Amino acid sequence: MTQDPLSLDNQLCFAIYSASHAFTKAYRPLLTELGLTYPQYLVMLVLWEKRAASVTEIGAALGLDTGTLSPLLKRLEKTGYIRRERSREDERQVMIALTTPGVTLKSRAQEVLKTIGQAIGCDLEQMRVLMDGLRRVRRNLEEA
Amino acid sequence: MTQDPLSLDNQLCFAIYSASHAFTKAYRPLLTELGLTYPQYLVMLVLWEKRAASVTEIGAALGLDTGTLSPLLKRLEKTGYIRRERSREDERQVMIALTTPGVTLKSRAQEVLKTIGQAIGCDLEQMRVLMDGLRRVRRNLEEA
DNA sequence: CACAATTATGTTGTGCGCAATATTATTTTA
DNA sequence: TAAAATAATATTGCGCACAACATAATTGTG
Repeated sequence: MTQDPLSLDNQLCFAIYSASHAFTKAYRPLLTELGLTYPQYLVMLVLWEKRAASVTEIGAALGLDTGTLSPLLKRLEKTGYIRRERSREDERQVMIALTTPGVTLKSRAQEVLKTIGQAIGCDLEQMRVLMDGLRRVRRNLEEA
Repeated sequence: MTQDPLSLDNQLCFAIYSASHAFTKAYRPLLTELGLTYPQYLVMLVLWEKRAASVTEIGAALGLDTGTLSPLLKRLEKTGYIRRERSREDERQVMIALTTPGVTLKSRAQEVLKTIGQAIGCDLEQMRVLMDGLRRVRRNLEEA
């Protein structure tokens, strides 16, 4: 490759940046079918695990703030997959819960995942190595 | 971990998505110092290698389309790091060239890279494995 | 050479993503 | 308990990111 440390080819950040874009592009047509964008799909992943969560909990799980989540959740509500209602115990919190269509959607998402899994074309061991490395990089960057 | 294949923890896409965000967050304060955003920094990386390039060439290098680049390049021009001028030979093309401040900026970017390199905290072999894996995933997703 | 196809860039509209700020509810503390 | 501090969510503004469409220049073809 190139010897210049600033060369695009030598940047881990760009390898990650472009792989991330490649993922959202691969997901887009499949998720459009379900009426979801990629970040909305991530929110649904959280809710399929937890069934219900506050805005802050979703934000903590995904690393997103309210400036991103607040309008996104309103769009998800309009689509009909979630309900937003203020908690009775703590009126500051807005609890996000799946609707019946939101719960039902999970099985179709499993099909999407299967399609993407084939497209990635990695064996499980390679994926494990990749994910471990990415998590370490992320943790180090967040601590620094 | 969890057994559910749809669990957030099991998603390679999310590991990449969140690592990508971690990178831009780590870069942000350093790049703000230089008057750049992270995508603008990527454009500068291309130009520091090529000295000058058409909008299409930059887009091909970074995987970005004109809807993203056109306004971004105008902002970079306003900052003073690049010049935009229509090519004489082919009036359709807009050639992007570094200004003197744009060229000079490279040495400060090398300092930023050094800081980030320390924050990542990976040895060269780990980085190589990661980048190879990411490029393979990207290529497979783009081909599918 | 005329005219259709292609190429390069720009514009518009929608949806993130985040900093900064605002608002309201709860908790702490004087 | 009143006031200060904190916590949860919302809003605004700016900058990507991309699909869809528009415009102008060049190339290819009859």
